[in-house]
Amino acid sequence: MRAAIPDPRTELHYHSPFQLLVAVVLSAQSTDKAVNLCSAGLFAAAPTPKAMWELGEEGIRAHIRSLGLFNAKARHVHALSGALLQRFDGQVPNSREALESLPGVGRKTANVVLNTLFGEPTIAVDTHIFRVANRLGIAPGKTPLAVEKGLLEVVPADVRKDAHHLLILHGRYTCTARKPRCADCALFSCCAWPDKTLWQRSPS
DNA sequence: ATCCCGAGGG
DNA sequence: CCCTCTGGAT
Repeated sequence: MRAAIPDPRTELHYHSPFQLLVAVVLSAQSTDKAVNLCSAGLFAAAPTPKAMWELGEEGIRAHIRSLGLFNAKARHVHALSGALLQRFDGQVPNSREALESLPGVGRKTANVVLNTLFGEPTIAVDTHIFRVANRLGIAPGKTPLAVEKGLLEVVPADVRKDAHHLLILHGRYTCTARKPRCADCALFSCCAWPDKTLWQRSPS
């Protein structure tokens, strides 16, 4: 068993493009840690699209019960594996249109795959980036798509790949949803968030 | 607009 | 207890 591919652009564990795609689908409204916990067993049982399809929706569900939305995710991952076999020769497609045609894959997931797997300078706007971009004021928007367009204008293409994951890490560990650690924030002085001073002091 | 939906944190 | 976690389909 190989170790997980070290990748500064995601904290999800995977050993192939297919496994990354599945891991990202599983990560909806769930923490990476929770996904890695159950994906280990899932990928051991079904490392390829063919094996995943044969494992079946029920078999997949058994591995991911600890995740939220596990019912819909099991259905998506199973149908997704079938679609890869039937329409893409078992390979993960490298175009946005093809990716978004897959069950359980929307714009956000497609952006993550395009960036992480194929090196495209996309920015996937998830819950973290949506919050951080609005608070900082660098790309305010009422929808994820609006924020994405704003970020594409503001962030130069050559640093976008890194910016994507750095923004997520900032949102996860510093600019958290409920109790932001503004006192420890390196971006405090350039942050436009009106409420930023409310939590200047860390709880010790 | 609403549903799906478990685990961890505060 | 309530909120949040790298959303997508209906």
